[in-house]
Amino acid sequence: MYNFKKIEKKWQKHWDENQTFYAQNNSDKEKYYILVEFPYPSGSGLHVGHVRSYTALDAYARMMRMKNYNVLFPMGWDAFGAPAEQYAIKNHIHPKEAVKENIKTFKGQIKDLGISFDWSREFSTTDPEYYKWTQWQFLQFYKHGMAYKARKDINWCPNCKTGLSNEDSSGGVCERCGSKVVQKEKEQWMLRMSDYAEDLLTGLNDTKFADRIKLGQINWIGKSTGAEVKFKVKDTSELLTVYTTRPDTLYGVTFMVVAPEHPIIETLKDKIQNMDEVREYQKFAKSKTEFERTELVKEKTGVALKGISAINPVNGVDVQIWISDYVMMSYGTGAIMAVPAHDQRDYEFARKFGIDIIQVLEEVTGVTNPNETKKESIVAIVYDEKNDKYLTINWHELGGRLFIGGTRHNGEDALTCALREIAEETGYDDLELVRETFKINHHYYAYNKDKYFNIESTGLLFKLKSNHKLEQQLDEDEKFTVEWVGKDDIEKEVKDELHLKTFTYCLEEGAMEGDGTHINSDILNGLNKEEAINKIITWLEENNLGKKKVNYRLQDWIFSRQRFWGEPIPLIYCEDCGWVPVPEEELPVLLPDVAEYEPTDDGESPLANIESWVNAPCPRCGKMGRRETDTMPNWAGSSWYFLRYMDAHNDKEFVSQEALKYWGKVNWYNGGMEHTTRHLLYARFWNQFLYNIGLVPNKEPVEIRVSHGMILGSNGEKMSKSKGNVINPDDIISEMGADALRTYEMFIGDYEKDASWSTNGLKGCKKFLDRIWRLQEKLNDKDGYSNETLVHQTIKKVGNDIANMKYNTAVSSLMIMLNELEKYDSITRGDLRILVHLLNPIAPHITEEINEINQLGEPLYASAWPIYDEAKTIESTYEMVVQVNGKVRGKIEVDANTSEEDMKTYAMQIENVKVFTDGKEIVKVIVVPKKLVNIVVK
RNA sequence: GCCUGAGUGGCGAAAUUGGUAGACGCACAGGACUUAAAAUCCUGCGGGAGUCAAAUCCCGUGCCGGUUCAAGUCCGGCCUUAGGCACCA
Repeated sequence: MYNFKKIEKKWQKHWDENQTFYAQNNSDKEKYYILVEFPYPSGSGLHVGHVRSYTALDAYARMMRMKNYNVLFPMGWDAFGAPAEQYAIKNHIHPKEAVKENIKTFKGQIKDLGISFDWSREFSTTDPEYYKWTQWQFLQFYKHGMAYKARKDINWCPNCKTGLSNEDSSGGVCERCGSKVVQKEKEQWMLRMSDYAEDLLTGLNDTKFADRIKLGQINWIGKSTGAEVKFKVKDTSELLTVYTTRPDTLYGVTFMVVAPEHPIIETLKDKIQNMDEVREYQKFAKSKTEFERTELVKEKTGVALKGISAINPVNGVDVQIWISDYVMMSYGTGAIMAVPAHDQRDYEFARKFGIDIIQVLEEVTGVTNPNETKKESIVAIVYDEKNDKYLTINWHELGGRLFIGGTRHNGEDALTCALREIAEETGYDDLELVRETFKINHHYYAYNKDKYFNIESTGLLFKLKSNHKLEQQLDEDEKFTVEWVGKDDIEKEVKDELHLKTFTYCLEEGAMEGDGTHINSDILNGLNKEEAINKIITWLEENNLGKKKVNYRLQDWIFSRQRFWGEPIPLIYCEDCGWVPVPEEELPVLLPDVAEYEPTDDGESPLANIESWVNAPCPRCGKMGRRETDTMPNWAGSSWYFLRYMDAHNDKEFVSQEALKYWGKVNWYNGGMEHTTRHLLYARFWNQFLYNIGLVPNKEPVEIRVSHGMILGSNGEKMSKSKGNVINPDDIISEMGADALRTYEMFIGDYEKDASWSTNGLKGCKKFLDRIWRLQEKLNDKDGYSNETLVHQTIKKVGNDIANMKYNTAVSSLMIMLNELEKYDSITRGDLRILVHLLNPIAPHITEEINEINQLGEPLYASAWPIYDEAKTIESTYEMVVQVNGKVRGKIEVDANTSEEDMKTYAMQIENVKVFTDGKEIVKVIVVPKKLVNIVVK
């Protein structure tokens, strides 16, 4: 057993005193920037999850340094935010005191882990020296017209008197006090992030993010291509502009819907006859929380605007206008054209309020032929509720199982036709129509008539009311049996495409949202979706009735928080001059040193209560004004911290241009899954803005982004105090040592996946380190390697695995090497040196110690990473596998250089192989060099 | 509902991207050392058939089907599960 406590402390002190991991800002070496998300220093201390990602990147950083890169691997603190503020309110101390304490704890814990951060660059987002520059950058946004004030609804807890984020108000209830959250309109600072939607999308091409991370960004930006279409409001000069991705369905518009807040309601309030009802609905919509709007209320609601209507620009048809909260003011134009036949939401709305549904697109099935006969027809499905069976017709070998089908006679409507056919073919006549499906355009060949048909088929679903039957009226050639069949059998036995589709659509009511051929659409008839979209957009543009339009889900960034503990927004409101920026030389605008942070009743930030702070002279005219009392969101400080690390203590600039040029992009950025979308997007936006105004040299700040899985409790659940499954890294370090904890967390499993804590697994890793320690007893005084192949294989494997985040297999290959060395009576100095060198990035303390006490060479951190020779990783012999028809029938040890011919020969000689090949014809023999022989026999 | 992962022994997991499924570790069982325990070391360890013991054979990577000499890996269709987004027009 070795004294890990003493050893770990010794080396941590050594690294500190020698500034081993200090990164030079200019160096001849190639730079490499490794970044791990800085933590929020919470009161509960470091989590074993932090240990995982810090160790992983530490291993990478240590290896890269040994590969002679100038590595920047910094750490800092993201310390603004609600928990510190809550703590401060309760205990009447300044949050900065609590933050100071927590940082001290965190830093001590990280140092105990032996992570090779360059602590000389440490800062906290709450340091005035740092947030000075956050404020300065906000002013750049402001000065470039990228920041503006707007009225916005926020989640508001009337009890806590504070604005809440969506996360803090999930379920429509305040997370802290349980009160019902309401929507409250507030003036908020906004950043024009939506202007950057396209750049944020295309910029992804300059990154090497994993596809799933790119997809997260792409989905959040939510680009959609469609058209804006102008509808005239009848008998007024007003235009109602809608956004649609399906302008091809314009002929199917039967109503329009505007958001309850839509300005047209105010504009036309004198014309609207039911304003009382409208007002009531507006109130109702507003009272709903985010939660109710999305989770609870699936049933559509709405009110028709009586007295006004719009004119469909393509055909002049009058369409009614409704208001409903399923249309959002924040997306598109806040108004939609509703096409119930081809949009599920519009369909539900139309069904609920009895509005017309016009089909303008037909699904096409079957195979077309130039010589087709056209006709209209039906497919009727009769359901017997009592027995849960459907009425089918079994044509046996003539056509299999089908439903009742038939051709519509002259002028006959679909319903009459269906009832007639059902009666003729089966006799049933006591039926109730449930629904009609949209028409399907079906092409087929009829063998009995030797003709190609193109039919427009309507599906009808009936419920059987009673078993009452008439006499069947069958033609001579109708040789079938009538059978009642269950759903499962139908899905198996009905092969006809038209009948099967009709069945599906009859059971699942809804809009037809797919592609097909246009009908009832004048100039678009006969075209498919894509063709029709192009044609109608051209037509709209020619007639000045609309235009092609791209929309984004991404909205502007709400940049205000009604909180104390954040960066003050450096603006002063003057009655004469309006909003005036605080002069840059007066930054930072400091948070006041008071001890009371009670929020105000009207939703202002706690800062609004501190009169001595709020009142400030206007920088322009000198008249007394008021400071902006909102603070910045937590995301602000973390949107540019990676730049500050390059030049962390610069008091002249946010970062020097030299530092920015030298360090460039973050090469490797690691963080939590939960930050791969929003934080990354904010940081990219911020950086792109700085790039556009010439302050940073790269448009994209990060080259590769990776994210780690969580460490769960041993029960597989998220660690939490209430579940009692929290593992404290301090306890593990004092019981087993930092190296054991580090090794275990690297070995625990796939780095990107969640993993459950296992104390037994940890013990196994401790045992591994103990065995490495004991290996010293076998040391002889020879140099060189006992097993050169193994050494080269291991160097290759460990190096590749660390660079590819496959830490678990890196550890396992070191275990394999150890297992092998333990078999020998004695090992060389070279053996031990390589083993500890390769293990050093993961377990840095024990390996340095072994290296030092046996005088194996320079300290590992100062030694070049071992190099392998590909030729020497190859074994001189290998086990050749012999298969017969793909099954392993024998194995034989052969020389690595065995020719393909010899491989075949050896394969045939194996007794057990002969058993399976003798007396059979050998069809072919497949040889995979250096691997296997597969003999195919018949 | 949509998007993205994941599903392999008792457990955590590997598998050079189509070539011996289960490396490595844990747990467990048997043995050695010990007065004893811990620690340590050795052996075994997917299921079944077979045998004194072997050899050997069959089955096996969520389910069903397909491609291939060969499928955990590729294709089509499902099921389960985790996460993200969600009335986005």
